[in-house]
Amino acid sequence: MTMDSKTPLENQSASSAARELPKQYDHQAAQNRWYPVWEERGYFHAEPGATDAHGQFKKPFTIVIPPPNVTGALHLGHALNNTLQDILIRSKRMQGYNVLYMPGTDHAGIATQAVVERRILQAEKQSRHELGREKLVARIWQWKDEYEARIIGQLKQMGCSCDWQRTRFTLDEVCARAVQQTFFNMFKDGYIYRGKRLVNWDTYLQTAVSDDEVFHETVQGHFWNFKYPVIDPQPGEPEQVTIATTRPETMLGDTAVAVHPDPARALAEVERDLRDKLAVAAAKEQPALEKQLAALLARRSTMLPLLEKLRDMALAGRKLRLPLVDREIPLITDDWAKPDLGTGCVKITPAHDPNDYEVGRRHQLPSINIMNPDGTINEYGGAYRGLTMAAARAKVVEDLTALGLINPETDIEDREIELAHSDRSKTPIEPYLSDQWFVKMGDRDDGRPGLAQMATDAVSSGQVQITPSRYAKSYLDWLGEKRDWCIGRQLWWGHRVPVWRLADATRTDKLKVAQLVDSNKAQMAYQPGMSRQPEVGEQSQTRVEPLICLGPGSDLLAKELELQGYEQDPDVLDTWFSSALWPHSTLGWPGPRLPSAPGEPANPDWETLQNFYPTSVLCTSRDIITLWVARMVLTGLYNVGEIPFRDVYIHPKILDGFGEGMSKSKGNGVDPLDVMEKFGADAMRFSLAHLTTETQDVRIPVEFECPHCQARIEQTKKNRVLPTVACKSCGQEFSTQWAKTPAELALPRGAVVSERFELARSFCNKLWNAARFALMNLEGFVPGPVADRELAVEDRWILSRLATVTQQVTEALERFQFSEACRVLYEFAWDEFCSFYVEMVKARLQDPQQAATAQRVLAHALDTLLRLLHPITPFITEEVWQLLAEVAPRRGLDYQAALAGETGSAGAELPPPPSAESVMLAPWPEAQRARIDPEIEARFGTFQKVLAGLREIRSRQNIPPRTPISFVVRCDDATAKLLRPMAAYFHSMAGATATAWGETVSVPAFASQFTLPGLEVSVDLAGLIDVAAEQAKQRKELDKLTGFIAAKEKKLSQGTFAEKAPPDVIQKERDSLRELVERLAAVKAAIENLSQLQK
RNA sequence: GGGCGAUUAGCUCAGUUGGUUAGAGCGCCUGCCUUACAAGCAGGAUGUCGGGGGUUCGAGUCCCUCAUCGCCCACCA
Repeated sequence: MTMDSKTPLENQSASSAARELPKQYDHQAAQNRWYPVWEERGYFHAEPGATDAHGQFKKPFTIVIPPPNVTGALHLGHALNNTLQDILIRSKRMQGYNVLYMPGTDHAGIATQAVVERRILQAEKQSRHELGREKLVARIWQWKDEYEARIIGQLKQMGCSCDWQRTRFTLDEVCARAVQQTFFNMFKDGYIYRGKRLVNWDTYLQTAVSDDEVFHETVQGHFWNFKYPVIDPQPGEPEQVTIATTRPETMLGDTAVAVHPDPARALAEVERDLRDKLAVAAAKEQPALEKQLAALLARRSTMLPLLEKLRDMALAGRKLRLPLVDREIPLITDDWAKPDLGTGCVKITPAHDPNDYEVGRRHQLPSINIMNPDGTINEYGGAYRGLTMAAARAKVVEDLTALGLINPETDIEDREIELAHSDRSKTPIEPYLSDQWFVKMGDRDDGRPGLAQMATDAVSSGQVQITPSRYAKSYLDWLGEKRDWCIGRQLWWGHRVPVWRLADATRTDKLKVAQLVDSNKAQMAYQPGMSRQPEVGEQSQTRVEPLICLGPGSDLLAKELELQGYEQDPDVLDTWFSSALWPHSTLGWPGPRLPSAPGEPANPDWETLQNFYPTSVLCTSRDIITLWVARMVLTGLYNVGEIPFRDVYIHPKILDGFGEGMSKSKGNGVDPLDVMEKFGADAMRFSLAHLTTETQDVRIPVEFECPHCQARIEQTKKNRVLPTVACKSCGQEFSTQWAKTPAELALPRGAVVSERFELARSFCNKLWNAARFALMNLEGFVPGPVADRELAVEDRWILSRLATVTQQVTEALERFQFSEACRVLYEFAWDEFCSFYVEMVKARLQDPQQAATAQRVLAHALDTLLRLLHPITPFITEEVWQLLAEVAPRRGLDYQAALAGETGSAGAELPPPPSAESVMLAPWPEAQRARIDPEIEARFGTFQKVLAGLREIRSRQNIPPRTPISFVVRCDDATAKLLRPMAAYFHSMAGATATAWGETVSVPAFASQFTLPGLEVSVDLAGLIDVAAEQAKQRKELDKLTGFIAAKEKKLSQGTFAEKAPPDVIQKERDSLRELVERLAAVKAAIENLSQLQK
């Protein structure tokens, strides 16, 4: 059982392995070495129905990746997202679950199409219309292939243990099948309908964009007041009505002017609100409110009679003449017209304003769409046809001026306007009425639950648990509105709407098609189409478009329809429609297996879905709770009949030093590859997890790193958007992501980095060196049981701590407390394992009598630590695990055999026996609660405090590290008995020798002292003492103690503390007061002693 | 306008159910290349816990209020 029992050859290989290890952890080498091994050995792959070594069915644990957009490469936000997922995945894999981490990417319809279109336009001066649908889509597929490869490469660098064989893409054939099936089912069930909707029209991309893809920008605009003539005004009635608008050109589409039905009441309400506010307003807000109130009252006196008159005219059915297009439009009453705003009268343009659209519906007004998809005025704009909206605006104002209906001097006010812009093209949005596809979210007429309700119930019943719980509110609030989901997009990149209709709407040969549908019910569904209000230029009778929806695998039917004059709807689906299916579409819903072409990825089947669905945890960022999470719940329930995941974990967002979210367009984005190259994947993962707390977003101040001299240049809002930056330190220039010109591009690129990752890099290095120490000292390791009586104090202590730490880390991960898990591991590894255990075990490792036990405990502790850390830092733990396996391949294995026949504490329980071929597959440590020993931990705590006191004296007294010192400890016999065995450690760790222990020790004449509860330590400093330094320290101690005692005495004697506080708290205070008083006495004695010395 | 969150050391952040004298890393100061580790070791300095009220024997922690910052949702003829 000594080193000698090993063969010389084994000894040599082990020692040389350890000796070759560099002093610094080489993250690049470890990453390159282990990821391919893991992947080749199939560790990432999951099969349904897998069993463990005992033939037991392994419980599934599934996470689907939130598919990153193929728009671009991953940034640090993704890195955080995927790191947390991989931590959960790896820990569950070690816990014996059948783990599936499902990877893939999202086609991100509009975002990707916009990027590629812009590229092509810039590089080749070709628009999408010149290129054509097929060619553009082919180009986007190329782009997708390129970026998908980049993204997957990044995920692999990060160490994500995804099942790459199952990689999906939201637009691939498996997902397409799920999309088409879902659409078909919803269509058949009446959830999908076609309707009119006012959309945010991007005239540049010529598509509707969702509200989320719109941003508002304040621009300098105007407020135009102009007049519409009244037709046949009665005596006493005004001849003109003045309306106000910020968008004059839309008047071409006006179909009414509205006035409030009861302006007096409306004004009174506004007044009341204002007065209520005034009553509770802070002093400094009062003047502004009073001014508002005065304006309101003034307004009432001048305008109320007019508004009431107009209201009466509206009720009498008076009409107005819309200038320029010469159309009669009604004057109506509607709440929407606020008497306190503008002129109190509002023009109604249902086709170009969301609120007006609602007014139009209430009053059955026609909607006149005056715009072409490209943003020019259409045929309903009369003489303005062909002009852009902007040009039309100028012309309309000019013409109205000519007619005397607007006075440019007095009727135009400057005004700041929040103008909606498309996030994709950066051009202004035009509200635009168009035909769109919708999913009905609300309750159904037939009594079946609505989709929104199903998703609401899943969360409010607790079936789906959202962490942190506060985010359940935004989920429920949003679903509570039950707003129908507009799923159509006028794009080319995406899943095409599987609906066909007659190219010639006047044909009425639906009978024949009805027969076709009838005989193919499984794959065809028919809707007579929506009846709707006629548009201007249409006959007034309801127009009906028959709509035929085809399910998956119905190519022949599609051909048949096309032969009969039907054509497929040109729209594609909102990208979220396919993302919404992600948890079940990727697992093979709807099944069964499709015949796939050779070389195609195999299509998963029912078994996969049944085994891995519902998934376990959905881990994502808060901004897509509604867009994505809610919709996954909804489609999961609708399609599969089961929730898609049990837990939703919402993680923080990554911000830069200014508290702004990171993005490419701001220039503050950090590429995970840069971070990993510099700090390593493990350090990045540990850092991100360490920063992941429950309430706080992750702020990462960003710096450039000069490629010439490695200096860090702080990133400012200014320099982060420059193509080149000059280094402050060496003066040389480097390029950034904005570099465009050849000259700029020729400069070396400055990486964007952050010092935030240094903590974790140091940690990895520390761990690495602790491992080096262990490997060097495990030569001759012989596996075997350890007897309790052979365990040294530090062994018992580290085993006790290890049990607690194991428990804490396991629980923290269970509760998604990533920061807590990291903190516990960091402190344990560094402050306990390295700083104390390793230091203390050194001597025993050199002693042939004690080495075997010391080695076994050391190997066990390191082994357990590696397994606990593996989910967070997979590479370094694998690297060390493998090296450890060379030196101690069977560490722990024999313990089980030893344990089997033992009871009680005769043999130490050093579990478990993880001689797995990879730490990835090693079992997760189980907390050995029986090892938790409060007595040994308390004793150790005292030891640590005495040691710290000795070290402090050495430092304060400027005693060189090599100069030995000696000390005496005054304490009771029990304490002496506990501390005396630690004597050797005071010697090795502080260079201090204890000469006496007990109640009656005599204090050396020249002594530096410190006290602890129940302890007084005196260091003999004969010939060394710096009395002044010592006095200063003791006085400081005196002050501290005096103040503290005074506070405690006050607390105990004054007030009602002694009456009302619980007895145990009072007792604790009394005890601590007594100790403090004792210590104060000792400090006073020490000061007295010192002043004697000075004389 | 509605909702959510934050404000703790120079910087970035911890601080479980209220209970001694509020912590970490970085940075700073002092001394060390001590045979695992200078990406290290030993020691040190640094706080009116955003302001103001309240509840309580006791508040960084609970309540109210104000201020500042950030995010989400809605709206702005």
